[in-house]
Amino acid sequence: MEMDERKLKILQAIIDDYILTGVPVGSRTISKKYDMGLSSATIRNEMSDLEELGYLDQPHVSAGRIPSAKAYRLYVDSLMRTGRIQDGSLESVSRHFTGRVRQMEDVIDHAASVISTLTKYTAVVLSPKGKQPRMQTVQLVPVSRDSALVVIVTDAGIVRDSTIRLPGEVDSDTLYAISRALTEELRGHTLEEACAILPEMSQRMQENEELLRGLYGLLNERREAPARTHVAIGGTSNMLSYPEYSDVEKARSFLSLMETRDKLASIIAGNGEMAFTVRIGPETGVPEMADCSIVTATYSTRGGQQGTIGVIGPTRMQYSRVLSILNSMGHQLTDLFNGGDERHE
Amino acid sequence: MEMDERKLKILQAIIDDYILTGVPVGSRTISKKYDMGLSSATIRNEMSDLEELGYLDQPHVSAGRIPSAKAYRLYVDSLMRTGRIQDGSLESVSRHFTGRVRQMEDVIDHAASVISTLTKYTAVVLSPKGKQPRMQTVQLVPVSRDSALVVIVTDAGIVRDSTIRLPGEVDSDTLYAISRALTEELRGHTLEEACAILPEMSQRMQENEELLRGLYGLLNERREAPARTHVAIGGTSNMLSYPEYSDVEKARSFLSLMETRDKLASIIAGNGEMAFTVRIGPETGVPEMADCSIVTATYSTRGGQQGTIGVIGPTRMQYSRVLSILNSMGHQLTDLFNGGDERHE
DNA sequence: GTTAGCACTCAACCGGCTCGAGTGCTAACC
DNA sequence: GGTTAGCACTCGAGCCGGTTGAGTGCTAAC
Repeated sequence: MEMDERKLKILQAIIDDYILTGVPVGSRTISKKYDMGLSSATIRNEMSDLEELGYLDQPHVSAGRIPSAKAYRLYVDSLMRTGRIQDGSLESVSRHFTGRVRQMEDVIDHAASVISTLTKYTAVVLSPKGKQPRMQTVQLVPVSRDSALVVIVTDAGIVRDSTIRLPGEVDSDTLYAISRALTEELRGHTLEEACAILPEMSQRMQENEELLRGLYGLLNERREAPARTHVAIGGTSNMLSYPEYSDVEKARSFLSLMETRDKLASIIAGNGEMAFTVRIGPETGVPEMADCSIVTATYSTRGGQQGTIGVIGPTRMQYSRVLSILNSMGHQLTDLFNGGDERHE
Repeated sequence: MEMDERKLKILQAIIDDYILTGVPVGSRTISKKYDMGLSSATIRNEMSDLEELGYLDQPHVSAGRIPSAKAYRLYVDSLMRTGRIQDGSLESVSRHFTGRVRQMEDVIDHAASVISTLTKYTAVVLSPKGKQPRMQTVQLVPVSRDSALVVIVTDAGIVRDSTIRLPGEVDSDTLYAISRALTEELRGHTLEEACAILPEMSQRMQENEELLRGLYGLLNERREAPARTHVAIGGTSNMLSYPEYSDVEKARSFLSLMETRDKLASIIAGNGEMAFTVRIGPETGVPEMADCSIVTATYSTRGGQQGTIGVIGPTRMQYSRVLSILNSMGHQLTDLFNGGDERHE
């Protein structure tokens, strides 16, 4: 037995209906609601075939059928009608930030919130990550009598700053002089390389040796703890509206997964190759998400870094809608992060 | 009829038991578990009195009694035995950050996570907020050919930065010169005052007028959008473990409240006067939290700013435990933010 | 004032019942 | 041969009624 045109059509109807209602769908529903000019009996025969082929599951004998992960896979890969989403709220993301000081975190948080509102699922947005950024400017700014802020601007436009203790009092002009020297030496180098250059430099500049050693310590620490990706989450409560999560224990384990951002980030991040990924149920590789699907898209920033946008929902997700929303949001974020000359940390 | 010693003792036992189990407690339980040398019948009479006094509620005739908000209030105000908490995990907060670069957000996030783990409730930590910070240093750092990062260090040790566009190419030395002038003029002034000074300054410094105008725009924007308080949340999923939230709809509305950080922040913040506050059920003033209690404590930073730590749990919360945990955490955060010379944004 | 005893209440649980949606199979139909 | 009508069968959901047990309130005795 193999798939034919009609089986596909029926399968599609079943999936559409199940995505809409979340209730196992029966033969009569299909034959009536989606007029295919076939009686329920015929549909039944076809459904039985589809089950044998592994596209449908039956919770119990006297209930309707529900699509299997295999069915969703087929649906996403070939059956799905993808339409363009027309929704003003999406465009508003860029408008929301135009002409404002944009802190990367704010943008990401807002994006997650918008996506979750639009999709009614849970949205996760990861801050960009990618190839080692190269330093462009290093500057020391006096903070208090004996400490200074180290500001590092990289080619990706990303700014990292933190404070170091000064070995005694150092005046602002001296700090500036050191900054110039540092910028000259380190420009174009990665953090990695800078850690190699600094010790040699501190030998040369005897009088500031201690300060440079402090700086070295700082960079070294940074190198080991790679730029923590910011994880924005929106709409976790949305999941509780779906009957799939009417079981409190299930909901709890889902939520608690959402709280461990590191783990969540690694799940969402996946492989950075694909523009879009759709992982259905078991494909997620996460036991807690056995009946969730994860759809991701990417966006990119000036420095060639890539960020990820993800939507987590029940397997009976409105894939086409989610995909087009993610697509649109991906473009918007990319535009936003490439367009302005504002700082994006 | 009025309260006497014995009634108090019984009430305390009831509250203790209900906090522990979450199940309405009956007269027999009290007479057996907490040996008071009284029979269940006597307890019953007393309980009936306590109900009349408004300290106990009865879900239905044949169930036990549960403490009313009034009872919890009495409990918190006078009955509660507060003990010191001995838990290594609490001390570990400071250890966790000692010798590390501490970004204020990281500290707060971690604190929320620790508190929620220890208490098994939901923890919310707000970043410090308080009197207008005064500027200490203003410095421009070149970012790209035509943009610069503005770094402002305030007396609270807080650093704020964002980018402005430069009117044409400006070399690093010029930027430094302007920075010195800015620092000189603006040191000791608030953002508010700076906005008044800048226009006059830009008239004086003809050649950099445009740059200063850009800076003015930035500060003005900052002034209007006051420093967004960072809101760290931990352990939202904990709430689902309590039978109070076995109703999914209730859980959903709670979670969705947790997602609107602004609203949450304003609920938690409350009045900044008190070192501790305990709001029980209706006292929270939030309909969604009619059967939650909120306990808050404060911590403070160098600049005299105050932050808030809050725990949200069911009304039958382990108040004494929560209070001592919050107390301890408050001290730790205060120490952390006053002790080091690292930057705290 | 305290307690034992007893009647009463009521949620929770259990088992049986019906209802209805849905299936699978078979026989008739085109 | 594919399609359809018909029918027996299955099984979850919902309802009903009985039982159980925790707990109360009241009263009478201590």
